[in-house]
Order: sequence, then C-alpha cells, then structure tokens
Amino acid sequence: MARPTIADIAQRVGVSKGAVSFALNGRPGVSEATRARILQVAKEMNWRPHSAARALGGARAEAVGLVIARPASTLGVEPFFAQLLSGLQAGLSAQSVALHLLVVEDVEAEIEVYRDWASEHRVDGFVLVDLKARDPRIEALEELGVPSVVLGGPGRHGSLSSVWADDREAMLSVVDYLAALGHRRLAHVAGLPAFRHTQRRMRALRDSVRRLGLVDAVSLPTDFSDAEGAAATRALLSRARRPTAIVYDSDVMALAGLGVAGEMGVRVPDELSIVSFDDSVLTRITHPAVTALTRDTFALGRQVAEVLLAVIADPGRRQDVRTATPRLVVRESTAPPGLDRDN
Amino acid sequence: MARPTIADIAQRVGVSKGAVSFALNGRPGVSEATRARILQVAKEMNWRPHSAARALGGARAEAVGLVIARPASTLGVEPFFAQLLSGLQAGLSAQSVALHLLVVEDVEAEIEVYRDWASEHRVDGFVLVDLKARDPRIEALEELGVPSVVLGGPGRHGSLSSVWADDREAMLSVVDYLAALGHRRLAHVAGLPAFRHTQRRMRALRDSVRRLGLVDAVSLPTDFSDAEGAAATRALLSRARRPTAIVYDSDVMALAGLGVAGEMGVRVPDELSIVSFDDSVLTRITHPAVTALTRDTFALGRQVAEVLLAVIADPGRRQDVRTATPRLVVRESTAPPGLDRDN
DNA sequence: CCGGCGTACTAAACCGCTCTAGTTGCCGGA
DNA sequence: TCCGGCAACTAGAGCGGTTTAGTACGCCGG
Repeated sequence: MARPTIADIAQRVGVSKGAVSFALNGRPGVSEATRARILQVAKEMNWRPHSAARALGGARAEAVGLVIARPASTLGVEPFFAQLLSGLQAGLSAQSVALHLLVVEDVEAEIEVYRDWASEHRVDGFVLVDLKARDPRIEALEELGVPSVVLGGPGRHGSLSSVWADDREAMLSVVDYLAALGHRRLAHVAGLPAFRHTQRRMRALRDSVRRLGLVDAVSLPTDFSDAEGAAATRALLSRARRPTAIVYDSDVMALAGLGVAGEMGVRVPDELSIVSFDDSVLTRITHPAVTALTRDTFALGRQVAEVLLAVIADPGRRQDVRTATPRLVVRESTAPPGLDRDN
Repeated sequence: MARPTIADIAQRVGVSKGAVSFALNGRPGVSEATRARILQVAKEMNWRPHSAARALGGARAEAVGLVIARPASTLGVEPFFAQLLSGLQAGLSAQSVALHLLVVEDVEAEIEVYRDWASEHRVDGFVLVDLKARDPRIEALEELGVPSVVLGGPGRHGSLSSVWADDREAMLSVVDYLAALGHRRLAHVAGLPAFRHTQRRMRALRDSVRRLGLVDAVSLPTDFSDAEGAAATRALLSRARRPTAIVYDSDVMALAGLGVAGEMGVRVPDELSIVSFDDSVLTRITHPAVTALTRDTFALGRQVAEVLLAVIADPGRRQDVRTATPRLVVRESTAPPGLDRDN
C-alpha cells in the first residue's frame, strides 16, 4: 500500500476517521482500549501524518523561519553565524521543529518572504537577525502577527520578543581594561554601520573617551570582511600617531589585523594590543592568541529557539531576555603599551 | 479580509474556482480576456497560493532537506560546511526553493527524519553529506524513492545522483609537490576515518610512498577538531625522526598544527612544511600563510543544488557530476626541507 | 436544419486531516 | 419507569487548492 491514511486505519480498526484522529492526537473522545488498538494499528501500518493536510486545517507547521539578507557567499565566513545556527538547531530539534532557512539579497526581499511563508503556513514563527536602525522588518512582522523573536536589543523592536546581550557594557569593559593597562590612543575596526549593534558599540567607545580621559578613540566602519579589516588596520598603523590598541568587531577581522601588524613589523602585543569582539577557534589557535570577548553563541542560539517556541505556544506572551554580557578572556595579544611612544 | 482564497477571487470576478485555478496556473481552459481579468484581481487582492493546499493535491513542497548527523556544536567551526550551505542556498533560492535544515545525533535518527519528511511531503528531495563506508542512508533513500544527491563519490552511491571532486588526485598532487621539493618523510593528520573521503586520501598517500620512493608517510586519524589536530601534531613532532612536511585534512587543524609548531620551536617552513586540504580565510590571514588545496566550496554547493533541482524536475534522470579537482595554492608554509636533517 | 466539434466555462469530487454537531447506549436518580 | 447526563463514538463539513466530468454555446459542413 502506498501511504496509509487515517481512513485506512479507521477501516481496519472498524471505527470512524474522527475516532482515529482523536486517538492519534491524544485527546478525549475515545476509550483507552480503543485508543490503544488504534495506536497499535497505526504503528503496524507505519502511518505518518501528512504535514500539508494538517497545515490546511490550520495546525502548526512545526517549523520556524530564518531569513537572512546578505550575499550568500559571506554567510560561510562568519563563525558567529554558524555557531548561532547550531544553537538554534539544538533548541529546535529538541521539540522536533525544523528550521526553514533562506538567504536573500536585501531587506525588501526578506519581508516578501515573511509574507509568503506566513500566509502559506510554512512556518510557525520567525527569527530576526542583523537588526538595523529603524528596521522595516519589525513593523512587517508585527503586522503579520506571526510569533517572532528579535536577536538584538534592547528596545526598538516593538511588540516582538527579543533576546539580547549588552553590547554597550561589553565595549565598556574592553575599554576599561585597555585604559587600565595604560592605553590612551584606541581604535575600533567596526562592522557594518547600518547594524544597530555596531552603532551601539561605536557610541559606547565615544562615551568612554571623556570618562576615562583618553587621547583618541576612532571607529572605522567596515563590511566585516577580512579584506576591509586588513585595510582599516593598515590605515590606522600608517598614521603618524598610531593607536596602541585596536578593538575589532569580529574575529576574522582581528586575525586579518594581526596579519597586517606582522607584515608592517609592528610587534603584538609589545607595540600594539589587539582585542576581538567575537571569540571562536580562530582567536585561540593563532600566535599570539587573541584576547577576546567570549560568549556562548551556541547557547545564545538555543535560547533564541526556546523563546521562540514559548511565544509560539502562547502568542499573547512577550519575552525580553537579556543574556550574559560577553566576558573578556585575556590571551597573548594585549599588554601595556610600549613606553617609548609619546602617549 | 484575512487571506484571500481563489474562491474569493472567483466570486469577485464572477467565475468559478476552477476557472481561477486555470488562469493562475497558465493552463488552457479560459479565454485571454478572462485570464487577464483574473490575474489582475488576484494581484489587487494580494492573493498568494497556500502551499499546504497545493501539497495536499500532490504538488511540490518547494523545499529540499538537508539533515546532518553531527553534534550541533561542531557545525559552527567548519568553514567548509558553512560555505557549502551558502552555495546550496544560492542555487536553491534562484528557484525560490527553501532549505529544510535539521541537525541530529546519529545516522539512525537521520534516516528516521528522511522517512518523516518524505512521507509528510515536507520536501521534494534530499542532499546527503558526510558519506561513510557502507552507508545505510543510501539504501534508505533509494527505498523511499525521493530524489537525492550525494555529495561525495565516485561510485558506491547506488542509483542516487552525485556531485564529487577527486580526492585521490588532489592528495597525489600535494604529495608530488612535496616530494619534488625534496621531502621524503611525510605525515597526514586525517579527519574521521569513517568518512569515505578520509579513507580515499589515506589510501592515496600510502600508494605514493612506493611510487615516489618516500621514506615514510603516516596518516593519523582525528575527529577534525583543533584539539585533536594539535595533539596529533605534537605527537608527530615529538618523534625521533620527525616528518618534514605535514598535510592536514582541514584548515582548522592546519592552523592548530601551525600553533603547535610555534610552541615547540619548530620553524615553518624552514624545518616543517604545512599543507591544508581545505582552504578558507583562515589559511590566508595567518603568518605564515598556509599552502592549501583550494576549491570553490560555494560553487560546489550551488552545483549540488542545481543537480538536485534537475533530478526533482525529472526523477528518471540520474546525474554524476565531477567537479574540478582542488588546486594547490602555494603560500608561505611550504619550502624544501632543511638540509641539516638525515632524510 | 441538424449533427458534430471545439472553446469556455461550471460543478463537484478529491487530497488527508481536524473538529463540530449529532447520535447511541448505558447508568443513576427521582 | 422515565428522564437527564455522560462517555464513546459517527457523520460530515471544511481547509484551499487541482482536476475531471459535464454543460452551454457558437460555428461549421453537409
């Protein structure tokens, strides 16, 4: 037999389709004896629910959507992203919920996909990443009324739930540490300026200048690529008064910066301290190993999954989860600035 | 109005549901005038097809499945994997086909998911990765009769289509190059021995020993992690007669090896040459930059997507695509062996 | 003037499941 | 003895499409 349906089971057991449906979904309306018999026959016939048929009736799709607006080729080079994905997976697969993944060109296309998937009942909810300033996606998702979780915050994500870490505080802890070491001339190789977390980090750095009496603290925006990270570093180290410490918004850029320092004969950490805002294998396996802000990205992903599942289960609820602030792990790339320079 | 259905359109235009269906699917049975009118109204009402309803009728799910049997936390550290995913995405999204992604614990669970998704019509086809020796998944997929593409080969994937690169030839090209430089004592820090491509590489290396008159060439299996890569390197460099060149099965392990060499005071490339079997940003941004076999993993993923879509479109067909053999890119980590050693 | 045919359309069955409104039979209480 | 109430089940509508069988109509040839 091709694919058994509940009608087949009903016939075999000698009850109606309805009874079979009740039994299989564990709801009242059938006696225990009948339920057991139905379950057994269903098993014997190797019956499986047809997800489309269920979805038609308005039930769960048992899947959530993640749509990313980036050129697909850059997805692969971000360890952060891959880790996040793993965590999401882990959280979702615990409840056998699948992840519908799609990479699109831009935010407009992304919103279009939200509309499609929501109205087609393909997914039960969405995860929103790469939050931007005045992000139109928030409004779109609110309008659709589909349970969603925003990765990033706090604030400015309307009625949607969110999971976030405190970027500002993290940046402050880095700057505090570098200042305590004696650094007065800092630089920040930032990520895409459109991203809200990039902006927050830049602002935190600017705010620190006065507070700690720093001489200088510039932020250079990039596109997160190793190429632009290297270029920014080259520019910074070519200045008459170079920074004595550079903070990078991603591990890949930090390594690129480390490479440029080597190529220009600038010794790390003696002449230049380097800190990465993201941690991964990369920062650990190089020499010198890079001081980095570490956070459990895998756990973050899992947490996002859990919040999303909770919101799906109870759409009225709204959660705003603050995760642990990234912790600074000091390795070999940071030290007090060399004394031979006029800072 | 909530979500317009074809019945709504039919009513508004003043025709039957059937006519609307014909018009929207571009099939004969309606006049051009009526068709145009229906299309216009559909657009006005912002109608979208309900995928579940279509799937019920036996149509495509417009999604393909990728199930990976690995601990979810390791997924993130493999640049290869992330790149592949990007490429798959690119190939699929060109035809608006989504990717259903799930990470499971083991191969048995993986097969179970294939059964579920196939019988639930959740996906139209599968991508099979991490091919193992005598892989039970192949048989399972053949039995299900769902279009599938195996990444890896050649041979031993039954009636399924495949996309593969010649690992053997790639390994030979590396060994030839090292031998030509004068290396006679090689080592290979391999990946998981259960994987078929690992086995093929190990065999290719063994075969080269006689052919090129090498003194020694060992393969040490690992689990692909940076930790085991480092441990294997430490073991190799602690031998009385150390290898003068090590080939690593992944870029992460190559970097870990590079780190161990530094820590043990073994100069690269003067005393030790290092080659990575995988290329990514990582091998480029370290110092010394690592000589690596490079291939366009993104393109590989896209190719897999294309083959899968072709097989879905025409299930009778079977494709066996051989992609370009990885090319050796020589960087700073390889050189002739030091002359002070007895090799 | 009639039969035959092609075009443009309608009505309704169907896909597999869920869920509501009945229906049946049994039990207990007045 | 009769009725109400409950548990256990049935019948069938409905979800939003696709598809098939059928119908109405106009046009053609003989």
